Amino acid sequence: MLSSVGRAAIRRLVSTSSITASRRIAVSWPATYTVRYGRVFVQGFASAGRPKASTTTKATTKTSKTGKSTKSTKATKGTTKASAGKGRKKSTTTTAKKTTKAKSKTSASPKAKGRRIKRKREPLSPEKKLVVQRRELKKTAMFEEPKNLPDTPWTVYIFEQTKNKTVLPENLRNRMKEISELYKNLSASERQRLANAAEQNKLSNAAAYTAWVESHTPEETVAANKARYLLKRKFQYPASPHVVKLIRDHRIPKRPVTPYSLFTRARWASGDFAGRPFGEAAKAIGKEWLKLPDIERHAYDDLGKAARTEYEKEVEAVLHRKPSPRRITSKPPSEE
DNA sequence: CCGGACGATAATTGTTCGGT
DNA sequence: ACCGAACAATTATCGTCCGG
Repeated sequence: MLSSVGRAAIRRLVSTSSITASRRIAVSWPATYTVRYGRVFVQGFASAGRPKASTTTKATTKTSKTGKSTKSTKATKGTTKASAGKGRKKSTTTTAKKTTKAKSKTSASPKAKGRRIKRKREPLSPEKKLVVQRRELKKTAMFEEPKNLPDTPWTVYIFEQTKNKTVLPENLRNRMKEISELYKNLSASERQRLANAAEQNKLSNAAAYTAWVESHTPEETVAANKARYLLKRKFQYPASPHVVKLIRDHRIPKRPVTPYSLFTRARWASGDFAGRPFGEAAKAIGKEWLKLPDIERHAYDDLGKAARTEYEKEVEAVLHRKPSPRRITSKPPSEE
C-alpha cells in the first residue's frame, strides 16, 4: 500500500520529465454552464498538469502563453455567424464525396480508363496517410466555435479602452498601466455598468454557444471531441494552447456515478470532514469505504446500478447506440 | 507576445467502472 | 489492458480582453 504517496510521486515525476504539463487536454465551459465539466487527459500524461510550486511552474507558464491571442483572434471572426447555426451537416463520412470526385475526373479525361485509376491509388505512403488522417480529424473536430464577448468587468473595460485604438507596441505596457489605474478609480456606478455589461455578454455568449452546439447532432460533437483528443495526442495539434477545449454538449449523457462516488458525496455531506484538508479527508473516506460493512455498501451499489440504468437509457436515446456492456460489479473485500 | 485584473478551472485524494 | 471520469472542497494557476 504505497498507493497514495507513491502514485502521486510517480505522477509528479512524469509531469516534470515530460516537458511541462502542456499535453493535458481540458475543457473550458462558458460561464453559465455551472454543471460539472469533464476532464480529459492525454494518455501517458495523466495528471501531469498544473504544477504547483514546483520548478515546472515557470516552464509551463512560458510555454503555455503561446498563441492564446492567435486563437482568440480567429475566434473573433466567427462570432457573428456562429449563433446562426450554419453548417448543419459536417458530414463525418467523407467516403461519399470522394467517390463523386473520382467520377467527375474520369469523365473529364476521355482517355482515362478504369485501369489508370487503379494505378493512381496504389502509392499513399505512411506519411501521406497521416496527413490525410490529420485533415479528416480537423474536419470533424468542429473548430469553428463562436467567439465570446468579454464577460468580466475588467475585460469589458479593456475592450472599451483599446478597441480600434492604435497603440504602439512599445506603448502598450504604459497604456495597460494607465487603464489599470483608471479602472481602480472608477466610480461605483461605472463599475456597475461594466458588471452589467459583462453579465449581459455572458448571457449572449452562452446562448451563442448553445445554439452552435445544437446546430450539430450529439453524435457529431462526440466525434468532434474524439477528433480533438486524437489530434492533440498524435499530432500535437493545435500546438498553441496546451489545453484543448472540448466541446461541451449538454445533451451528451454524463457517465454514471460509481458507488464510491456516491459514498464520497454522502460522507462530505455529513459534515464529518468539514474544515479538514482535502487530501486527508479523501484518504479517510477511502479507508472507510474499504471497511464498510456489506449491508451498507450494498445500498450504494444499488444506487450505482440505478444510475447506470439511467445512463444506458440516455445513451440509447441521445447517441443512438448501445452503451458498453455492464461490468460485473466488484465484490466488497469482506467476502464470506 | 506585452501589460493588469479577475473569473474559470485543474490538481489534490481515494475507489470503481465505462470506453477504447 | 489501461486510461480517465465520476464525487467531494480548496486554491494555485491559467486564460481572457486589446493592438501591432
